[in-house]
Amino acid sequence: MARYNPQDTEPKWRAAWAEADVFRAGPPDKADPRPKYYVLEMFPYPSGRLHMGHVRNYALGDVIARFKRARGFHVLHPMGWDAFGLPAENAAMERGVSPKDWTYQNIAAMREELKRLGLSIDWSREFATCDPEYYGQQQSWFVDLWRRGLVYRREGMVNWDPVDMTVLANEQVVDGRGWRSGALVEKRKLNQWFLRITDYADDLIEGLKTLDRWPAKVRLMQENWIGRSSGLRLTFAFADKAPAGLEGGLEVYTTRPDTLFGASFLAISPDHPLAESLAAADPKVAEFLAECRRGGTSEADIEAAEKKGWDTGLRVVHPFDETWTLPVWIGNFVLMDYGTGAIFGCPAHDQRDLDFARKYGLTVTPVVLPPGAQADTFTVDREAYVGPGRIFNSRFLNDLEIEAAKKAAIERIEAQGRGTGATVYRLRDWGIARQRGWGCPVPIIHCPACGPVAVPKADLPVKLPDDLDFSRPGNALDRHPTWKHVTCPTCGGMAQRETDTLDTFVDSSWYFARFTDPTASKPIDKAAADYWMPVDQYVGGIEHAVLHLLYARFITRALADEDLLSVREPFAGLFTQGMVTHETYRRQTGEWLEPNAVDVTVDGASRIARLIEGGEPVVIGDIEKMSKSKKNTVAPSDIFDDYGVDAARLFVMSDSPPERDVQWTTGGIEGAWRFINRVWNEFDSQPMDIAPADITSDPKAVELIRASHRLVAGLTDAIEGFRFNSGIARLYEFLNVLKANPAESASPAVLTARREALSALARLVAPFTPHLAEACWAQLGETGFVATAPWPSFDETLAAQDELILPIQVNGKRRGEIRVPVGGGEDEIRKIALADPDVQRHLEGLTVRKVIVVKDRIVNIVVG
RNA sequence: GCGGACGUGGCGGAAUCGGUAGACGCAGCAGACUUAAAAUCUGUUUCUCGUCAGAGAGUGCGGGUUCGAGUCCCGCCGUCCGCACCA
Repeated sequence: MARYNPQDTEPKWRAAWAEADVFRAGPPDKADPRPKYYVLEMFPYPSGRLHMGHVRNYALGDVIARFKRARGFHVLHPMGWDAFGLPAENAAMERGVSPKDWTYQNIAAMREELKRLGLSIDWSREFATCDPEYYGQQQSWFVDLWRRGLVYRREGMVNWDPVDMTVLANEQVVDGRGWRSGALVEKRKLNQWFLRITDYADDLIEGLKTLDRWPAKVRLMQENWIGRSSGLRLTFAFADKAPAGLEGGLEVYTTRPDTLFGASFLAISPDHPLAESLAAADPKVAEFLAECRRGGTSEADIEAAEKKGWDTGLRVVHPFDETWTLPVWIGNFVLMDYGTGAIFGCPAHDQRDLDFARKYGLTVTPVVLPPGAQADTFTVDREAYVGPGRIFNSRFLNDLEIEAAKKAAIERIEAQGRGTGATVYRLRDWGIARQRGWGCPVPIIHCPACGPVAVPKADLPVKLPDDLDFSRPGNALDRHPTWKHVTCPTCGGMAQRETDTLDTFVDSSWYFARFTDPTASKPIDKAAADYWMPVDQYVGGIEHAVLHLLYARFITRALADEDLLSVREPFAGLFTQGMVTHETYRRQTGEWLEPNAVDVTVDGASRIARLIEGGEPVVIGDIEKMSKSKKNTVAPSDIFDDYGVDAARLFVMSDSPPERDVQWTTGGIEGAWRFINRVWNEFDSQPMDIAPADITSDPKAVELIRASHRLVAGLTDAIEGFRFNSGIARLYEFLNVLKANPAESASPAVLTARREALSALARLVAPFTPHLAEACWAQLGETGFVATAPWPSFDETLAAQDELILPIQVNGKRRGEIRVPVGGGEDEIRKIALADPDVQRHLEGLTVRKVIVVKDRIVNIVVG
């Protein structure tokens, strides 16, 4: 018996697949009866080496692609490279290589590693976002969006990452730090390029409702991120002379117009134009504003931040009472970039307003009466009341419930012409320009006479020069001696190219559409996109829940409105897989150690770790995401060398549910390796030429066939439901059944049944361990690839048992079991159950009050 | 603070509809093969009591609904994730 040798077998089958070009997706073809299925995993950044996270991500997608192909779908499963970005510039600065060479070399290396994984990818569609053919098409639609006004430029406060020396979008700031660099982000006032994602805020929220194959968690996160709230925009007139520029009054936004009679002050943001003009006239105001800005933006700072205010001396008139005026304060807690940058304060029903009012001695008037409270005794002290109730102290709003009062107040304000009901979003426009040299150039030329002018499409792509100087930090494109100096396409005068490049998240916001025809002479070939889009199953990490996944949904809409696409939602199904983790190891001194330098042994209840060289005791740390900094990584190529690709694929899939983190362990990969060998042994020991015998002549053969049909049903369900770990457990289970019926001692009937079961098994393991499956398929004497063989069919009547073991409970406790035919009648079952000796013992001296028979499941006898 | 998810053996996990809790794997223990080890194979392993037969307990804690609860409801505790002065 030959031991399974992945080192010989795996490359052989990969070469055979490539030779036969079996994974190429055909062009859109109406005559093809197969339904299309587009499987995509988030494409990798070419960092240079594959890590276990990639293995898990791509193996997962490949299971789906191979499964769907076997189920009769026309599958598109492409691969490309998210190739622009800072690591290339950092490498350039450190090593003096060009970012382009570094990137393409990494791509070449990673392509080989990915190919080694045996993925069923259509490599003919591969591209990198740093290919001019790709980013040139991106510039083309960017110009379209610019013409439509979806791209704009304005001065504004932006997030500045001082380490990466570039602007970041709000989505890219995590806990006040840059998402890549981890540096504390500064606020800077800059002229910036924006994409008007807020135009689509409503559509992006509404669209979430249609994404029933997305995790609820991601939909919720996007909904919260967009943060829609409805309320009232309302202008307060100044009681005396209005400050310059605010003759029309001061506009505020509120979600609680029902509490207008509880208003005791207005507060504006320190960044409000009014605050700034007051500061220009009064140094003391300027000093106050400076004080407000000193506070940090981190979590802890905000938590500790005290409410601070400055009374401007200005007063405004209450919209419902000409004789009632309110003071206008500057409040450090009011944000400029939400709503209008100004609020009215109702201290009784908003905690922030209450803190502020108590500090500065402002009036607190309750206007919402909690259920059960008395109007004459209800007061608010240190805790604002935000619950439900009836409005009181509020003239025409009295006795209304909160929602009705909101409506009434808005109607009154609208009738007065002082404001309108309004919907406001937390989402901000997407700052897309980066001050970096290794990115897609913004295709705009700044002309002193004509202003910003789009580069004519005939002149696209605006290519990056090859001779950029990355030896020092900052924007290499900007300091290039000649690149930016051009003539204006409109007037022919001297002009300068924009030297900012696009956020790499722009690159990844449409690549899935480009895959449908990567050589099209326009950004997207409509016919190809109409055939393949949307992506039926997208697979990637949860970390992109509000970054990439929101941007891609937005760009898809923008391109649909440009008539480049027909779909508005790019990803019909989304699966977010968990991370690959590993135990961490440290020296006593705290220095991190690589797993393969450490030997772990079990000693009774505890595990002891020592350095392999020298035996020095090692501290076993937490289980964490594999990372270079903690050295708890395992190189995929080492695992492929030792156990083969299939074992690695199988293990990352088998040990945990795919949405959860999986812990890499030596024991786990060895278990997967054992399984592969045991599968191979079953095929290897099966005699090739057997005379077909009547399976029904041997009950063991019948049972084996039944088990195989149950396996088909169970595994199909498990894959459809992304329960890959459970599905693989069924495969292990079935292998145990096969092993209990070894070929060596099998009857002709069992041998025949084995032959049939093995044929199914080869096809069932194919999505997980594709190389092994081909070897097994060939061993059976089948022709063609198992990769293109149809999924085994499932015969319900064969899978069904004709007898089953029914548990019997007495008062809910399991007391015995009976063997009965499937579908047995209730009376008959009851009789057998009551006659069972084990049950009888527990009925002694008791009266049977009730017998519950759940067909084919359980019997419960209630006694008293 | 707000929103969400999750708590099951020594470990990863299974139980898809309220119906035998612990599938499958890892680790452990015992045995076979071997001069020995590795590999492989067989058996065994929730806990407590018991020689066995068996009995009792058991899915974070406390209640509830039900003939029956890991699963549903209420209240706690804990862990993780997202957001966070968003008016």
